[in-house]
Formats: sequence, structure tokens, C-alpha cells
Amino acid sequence: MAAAARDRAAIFAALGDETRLLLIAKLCSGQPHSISELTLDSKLTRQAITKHLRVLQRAGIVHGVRAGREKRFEFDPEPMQEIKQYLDIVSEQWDQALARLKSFVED
Amino acid sequence: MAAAARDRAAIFAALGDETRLLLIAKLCSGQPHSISELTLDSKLTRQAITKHLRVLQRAGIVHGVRAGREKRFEFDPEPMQEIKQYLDIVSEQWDQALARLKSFVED
DNA sequence: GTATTATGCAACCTGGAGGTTGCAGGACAT
DNA sequence: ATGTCCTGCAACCTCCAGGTTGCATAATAC
Repeated sequence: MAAAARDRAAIFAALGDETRLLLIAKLCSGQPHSISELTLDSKLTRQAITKHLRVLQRAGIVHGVRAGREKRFEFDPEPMQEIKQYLDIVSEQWDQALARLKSFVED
Repeated sequence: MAAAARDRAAIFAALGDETRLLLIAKLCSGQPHSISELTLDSKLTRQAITKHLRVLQRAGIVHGVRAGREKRFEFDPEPMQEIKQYLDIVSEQWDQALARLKSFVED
């Protein structure tokens, strides 16, 4: 279950695009949105939005559900939790390093 | 101070590479490392590592300090804190959305 | 049945990310 | 003073991310 470095890098990479962050902002508010709806809020083509959604889906951040002739995408919180844990670990290591440095100086 | 979406995307993009995550892992443990030292742990060229360090530096995650003939890089925690806050906001929005859905169903 | 709407697929283009090699220059040891 | 070590710069290569256009197809509306 403990995601490998590759997986984390993939999640970060999926978040490393402004358009995709905007898509996440829309989808994490609860309501699923179809591709066409998401395209309306953007200056890009429907195909571009589709590709961005695929990137997010491959990272596990969203998933699509067929609903008749349209495909609704909804948010998936697990990957964000995963990298949040990772950021916590890094911060903790850094804080411990600072603490060691401080106690060394005070000796 | 409140980072724009572009800045966050840049930070995420900088973290979206396995090699750079490894560099961060080394540097967040406290001790600064020179480019040559960091190259030894990798299968890549010194130039490749240099480029990765520049990407991290442009995102504000590390900074380099000249020390004689070598340049030591050290970790910088602010950007990670920044995106951690962002992830908290997204999670909170999602939780609130779930809560609204739950209370709606229970009516 | 026909028109419209939502999506999928494929080809294509462009720029930049990631990587290498080669050379030049500053700093250190002896 | 000379050789060695660490770094910077520049040119180059390859490949894929991001974006577009055009056409095909399934589902809804009328």
C-alpha cells in the first residue's frame, strides 16, 4: 500500500499543471461534471480537456462514469492524502534535522 | 503571499520527477551536499543533476551556496508547506461536499 | 427519421524536458 | 607551477506533453 517513489512522482506530475489544478478545483466541490461542462470554463478545446482528465485519471485523482451519452468525472481523494503524508514525512525529517543542529550548537 | 495557481503548479511540477524526489530526500535530512556528492548517488551525469537542482531552485525548494570550489545545496521547506496548505483546502472542500450529500440523503 | 449533442479516435504540430558530450575556468593540493 | 577537482556554459539529441483539427459514432431531442 505504501506508494513507491514512482507513484508519488506521478501524482505530483499530474498536479503540476495549472489547467489540471482548475479541473480539480471544480471537481472537488462535490458535483460531477461532464467533459463538455468542464470545457465551457476553459479556453481550451474539448480534446485538450479530455487529455488532462485522462492524466488525472491515470494518477487516480479522478475517475469517469458513463451516463448516457455523456461521461461524468468525479474527484477521488486518496492520492492527495498519499502525497500529504509524504509531505508530512519530509517536513518531519527537516524539523528533526534542525533540532539536531540546535542541540549541537547549544553544547 | 498567498501563492497563485501558477506557483503551486510550478511547485508540483518540480516534485513530479523521481530523480528530484530522491534529491529532496537527501537534502531534507539536514546536511548540505555538493553537486558532485549528489551525482555519486545517481546513475545520471553531473550535468543532469545540475539541471534537476536548478528546477528545484527555481521552485524555491532548494538553494545553493558557494563554498570555495564547490556549491552546496540545502533544503528549503516553505514551498512544501505551501502546497500542504493547498492540499488541506482541497480535502476540506471534499469533506464538506460529502457532508452536504450525506445530510441531503438523510432528509 | 433526422438533426443535434457528447464523446472517442487518429494524425499532426510544436516546444520544452531530460539527458549527454565537450570544453573552459576557478579553486585547491603539492 | 602544475595537475586535479568542482563547476558552468553551450550545443546537440530524443522523446513526449500539450494542443489542435478532422472525422466517426453513440445517445438524445424533435
